[in-house]
Amino acid sequence: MKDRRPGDGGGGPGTAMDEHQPDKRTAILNASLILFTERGFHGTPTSMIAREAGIATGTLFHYFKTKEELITALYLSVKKEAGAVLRSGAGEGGDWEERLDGAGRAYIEWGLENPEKVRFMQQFCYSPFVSKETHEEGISHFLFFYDLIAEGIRAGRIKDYPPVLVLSTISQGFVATILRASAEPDPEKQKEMVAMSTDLIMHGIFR
Amino acid sequence: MKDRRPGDGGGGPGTAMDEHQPDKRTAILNASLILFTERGFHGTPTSMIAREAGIATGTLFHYFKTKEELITALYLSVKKEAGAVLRSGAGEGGDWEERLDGAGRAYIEWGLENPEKVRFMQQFCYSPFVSKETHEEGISHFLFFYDLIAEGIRAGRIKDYPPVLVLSTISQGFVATILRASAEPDPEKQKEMVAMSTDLIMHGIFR
Amino acid sequence: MKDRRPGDGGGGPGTAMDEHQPDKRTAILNASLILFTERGFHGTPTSMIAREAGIATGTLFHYFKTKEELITALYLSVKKEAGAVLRSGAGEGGDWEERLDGAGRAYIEWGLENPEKVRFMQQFCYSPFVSKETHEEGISHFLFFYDLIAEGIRAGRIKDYPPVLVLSTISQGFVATILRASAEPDPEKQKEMVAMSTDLIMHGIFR
Amino acid sequence: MKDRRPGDGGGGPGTAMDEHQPDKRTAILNASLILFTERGFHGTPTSMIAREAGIATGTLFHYFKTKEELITALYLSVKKEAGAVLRSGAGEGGDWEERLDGAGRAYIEWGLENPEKVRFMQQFCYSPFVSKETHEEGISHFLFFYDLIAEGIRAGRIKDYPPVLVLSTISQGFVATILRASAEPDPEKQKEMVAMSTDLIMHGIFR
DNA sequence: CATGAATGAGCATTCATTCAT
DNA sequence: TATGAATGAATGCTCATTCAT
Repeated sequence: MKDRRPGDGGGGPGTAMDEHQPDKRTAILNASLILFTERGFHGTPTSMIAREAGIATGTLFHYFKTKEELITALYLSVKKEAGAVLRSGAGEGGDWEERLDGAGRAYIEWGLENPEKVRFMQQFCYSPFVSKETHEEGISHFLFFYDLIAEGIRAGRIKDYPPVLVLSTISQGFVATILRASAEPDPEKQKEMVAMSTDLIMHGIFR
Repeated sequence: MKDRRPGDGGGGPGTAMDEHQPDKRTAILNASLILFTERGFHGTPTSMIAREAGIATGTLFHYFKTKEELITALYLSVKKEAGAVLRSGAGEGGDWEERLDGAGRAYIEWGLENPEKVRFMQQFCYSPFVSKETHEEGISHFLFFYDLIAEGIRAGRIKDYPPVLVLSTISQGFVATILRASAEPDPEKQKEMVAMSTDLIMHGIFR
Repeated sequence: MKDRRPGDGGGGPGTAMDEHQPDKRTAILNASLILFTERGFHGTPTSMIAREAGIATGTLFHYFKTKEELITALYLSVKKEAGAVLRSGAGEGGDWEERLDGAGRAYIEWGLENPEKVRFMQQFCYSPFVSKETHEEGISHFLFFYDLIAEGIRAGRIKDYPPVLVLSTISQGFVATILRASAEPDPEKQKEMVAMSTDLIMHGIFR
Repeated sequence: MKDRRPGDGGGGPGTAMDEHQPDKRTAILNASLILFTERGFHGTPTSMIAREAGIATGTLFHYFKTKEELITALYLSVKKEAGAVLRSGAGEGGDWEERLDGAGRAYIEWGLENPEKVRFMQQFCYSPFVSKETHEEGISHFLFFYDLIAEGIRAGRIKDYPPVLVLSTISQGFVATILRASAEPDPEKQKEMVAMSTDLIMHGIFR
């Protein structure tokens, strides 16, 4: 990936310049994320993305050669972030059960803070605007979670079904949970909803 | 609703040819269903829908005043069909557990035969191309299933969580199952996948 | 002229049937008159004319082979009517001055009762939708008035300018008068306006 | 920039001809003026305007958001120009009679040089494609002439009729004169026609 | 790098006209 | 005759993309 970040001249992520528009590339991705989920890919003109990102129409094409390239980059960046959240939530040590739990919690927490990202993944994971290869590259960030489940199966705690199946069941459940819960304004009720949903999902996979 | 069905004169010119395209309205809906899921709403020109449906561009607009009206009608028709499947699968008599099971089986069976319809619902249930009111009208066809779950909860067999939550968890699970399984060509393996997934989903909701 | 009048079976203009829709041909012409002046020729769909005339879309084309033929027929019918009014207003005998005066009065009276017709002539007399030949045929109904003016010139009462010029000046003036006066709701004031305008036109603005 | 100037079949690329199309906005207005009068508003495709103006279809919509906005702008620009001609023809000093005369002459001269503009005003002054507010804004450029007439009335030289009425009679007469005279190829005869018509209008047809 | 005017293919929708009933 | 569904060319307008500045 061409990670050109103009104006990010080595001053670390805390430079003063960053406040309003860390850099244009990110501004474009942020604007796209929201607009694509709200209006669909074809429903969002590049000119609208540019306006929202605070740049000129032509500038967008300095960062992404085509609109398709933009969605690909966006998809990968979101998937990568989601994978990173999962991994960091799992932590380093500990047994698989703790790590699975940590990963799940971290994922949901992140999802509640970034519902647009979850919705984006959900909306575009079956979409034709994202190529097969991009999908696969996106999934690669989740392989680690796959291994965790396999370990649970080996340990005899998770049902002995194909790990992909288990993983996709969990993941779909989490996504649904996040989307439902993020619509709930009351934080208390939200917590409750998450707890109940998690129970419904996870209880299913354990023997 | 004005159920104008031109050329469907009640067995008059009932050639064999007629079977495939009972009337143009249906042909348009069928073509749209596939094209919308494959290419998105804005990604599908009305001209393409018309061509696929075997009619002239202008004709489409005799049946649906706008493209938006078309997607609304399509959404409702699919949701209605899905609801009807669920209800007929549940049957008339029997206890709630049998009915729940019947409904679930029927739904999955229908879904495997009509994966485009399931994918369509999945893709457009959060989409902005379908208005709030349309969503609600669509959901109305599923209220019956909601009642079944409530009964299970009262009977003490299903966890005492808000029925909406349980319902949406099950439904999301079913959708995921259908989409995954319909990609499996071997019917034996497909059956197996469905059985396993159903277990993962349903085991979660029972105490 | 093809004066086909279906349903006008010789009962004269007073048949009971006539009340609502004397005959379809007339209904079409009436509807067109208003719609064309209100929305222009290209701005008025034939379907709209048909609806307004209370007939089916296809029916219109039984009476007028094309939309162009319709406007031609309409133009001629209005011009003919206007010419007839002028002629009958002039009466049979009397000197040219009385006849000129009578014609003018009749014309304005008719114009105030049928402002759409006047506006229609005004709007389409320079328009490309009406062919040269049609224009000329339309003008032919006014030749009589032309002769009246020539007589006045010969009599030494009207300035010795080319009669066409005099005629067109008067006629433009009348049209403007009618259009302005027909916007005046108060009949008294309307009469006054007409009197003043007529004076300005016929006599000149200087004392 | 691709300086394509179709129809620039004169000298090389650096000729004095360039002056004719200072900018695209003006080119669009010029093309519209002619096409609208020749073919009507709805009868003129935007694509045709663009072609005639030597620009791409899309470009037109950079300058005028919609076709309606284009006609509004055109109407106002023509009315403004006509008003300016009148005012400059009246000059600064002199009595009202001289000024009235000067204005009339200037107006007719301008009209004979720009008959399309006169025809355009004539054609669209009653048209529904120009909104009420636009009409009023257009008229505002003529208020000055209104005052001149009022002065003439006060001076006891012009008949004591409502100035609006007098103004509209004169103005309609001038328009008719211009349109008739501009069809006359022989400049001598043209002058004569104008003189005669002006006399008819300003003084009246009776001796 | 950044800009935004210019481009022209593409799209939703309209509408004159036809024709089977 | 009368009907109105069907047709498909035409139209207003959009939008991804380019490029001179």
